[in-house]
Amino acid sequence: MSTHAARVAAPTRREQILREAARLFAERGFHGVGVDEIGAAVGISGPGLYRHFPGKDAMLAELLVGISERLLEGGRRRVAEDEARGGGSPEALLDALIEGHIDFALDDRPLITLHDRELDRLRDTDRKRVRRLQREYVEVWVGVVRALYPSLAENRARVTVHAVFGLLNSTPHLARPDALPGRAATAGLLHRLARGAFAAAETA
Amino acid sequence: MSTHAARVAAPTRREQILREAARLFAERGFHGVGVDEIGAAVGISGPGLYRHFPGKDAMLAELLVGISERLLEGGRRRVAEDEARGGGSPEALLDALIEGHIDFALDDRPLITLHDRELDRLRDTDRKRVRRLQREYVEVWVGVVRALYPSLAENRARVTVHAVFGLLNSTPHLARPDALPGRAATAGLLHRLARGAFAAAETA
DNA sequence: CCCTCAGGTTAACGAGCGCTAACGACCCTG
DNA sequence: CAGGGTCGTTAGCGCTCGTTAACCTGAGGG
Repeated sequence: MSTHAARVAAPTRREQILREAARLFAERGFHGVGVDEIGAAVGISGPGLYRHFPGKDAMLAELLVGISERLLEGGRRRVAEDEARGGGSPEALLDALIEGHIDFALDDRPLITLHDRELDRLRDTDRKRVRRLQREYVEVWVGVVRALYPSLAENRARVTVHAVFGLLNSTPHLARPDALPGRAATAGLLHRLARGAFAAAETA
Repeated sequence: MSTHAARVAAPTRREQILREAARLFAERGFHGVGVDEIGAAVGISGPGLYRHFPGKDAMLAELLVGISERLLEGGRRRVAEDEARGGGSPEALLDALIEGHIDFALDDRPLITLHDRELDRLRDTDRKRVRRLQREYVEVWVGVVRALYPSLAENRARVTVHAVFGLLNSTPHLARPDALPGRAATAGLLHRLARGAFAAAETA
């Protein structure tokens, strides 16, 4: 019942648990991983996890809410930065959004995988919260895309943004991640693919 | 033990079960659906399913192997048809591949969802088989793409094909499928997006 | 008319798993 | 050097869920 919990210094154990849980959930699915496995992955075993989380669901919830918030926050930050620069370069802004999303997809593969795979394992309240965050993130993109391509209708822009997310999030699904041509090259390729898709969306 | 099983007339019950199981698995995940629910969805209840399938795993396996085989077969058929026509139009061939895949993504959403979401719930032998079919399907696309864009290196072509699959398979993940601008328009839009991505991949 | 067999039914078992209970060791502070 | 808070441990409960067992029914066929 101790209020004012989260002090300052990062509870290393919590983060360690979250990281391992994300990896395991992404590999074998939320229901396919037992709490004993998660515990074993961080050196403690079984119910010791309950000193840090109220339950298994809470770990997944924190992961999904966290990634959704970080994605949305990053998108909004880039839009704000563009506006601070005068806001006249939708091209550069779209590039910044793409780059940020690619960083996420390449550096936090497990989270990206969980993000659109295990969403409905959440309790209603958490699921709605994550969905709302995701929707707002999409709307940030839709706004930027329509600023760059004003002739693109809104619902088509939304479908396009969804499709580009699918494109950018495709690398975690790759069977052998080592078959990629290097991080920078992969990022550059994905970036060009995304821009190509957006450009093709305009030519109605 | 009755050999020469699958006669001619479709075993309606089996197909009915498979269809409902696909829908439920896609909605709530393989582990999130109980056999009682599947049975209830087809009017029988619980263990009556075991008159048609040796187990729950077998349903998923049949679904995933089936879709993988149909995708690969469709791709190979289109390549063969192109070769029969003289084989000089990689553009038209790529368009045919894209169109076939879009048909799948739009008409068999549950299967497409399962296809890259519940793969690792299969037993080793089934999973390897599905993975091999998926790999061969990718290679069909890679061959066509490289025929159209010879300057595109093989590993980059493979990443691009994967990314385009992610793009084309994005619609089932859409929260509200009714927000789509109509089937034909959606198919056309996705087609253009895919072509735009491929075109962007070439300009190394 | 019986026999078979496909296709159901309900009851129940057994394993897995999330979670709680009860307890212990360490560290810090007064 | 007590005493409490943190962070573990192991034992075990209770429930879910896939699967099996045993039984039933109705439709052909000889």
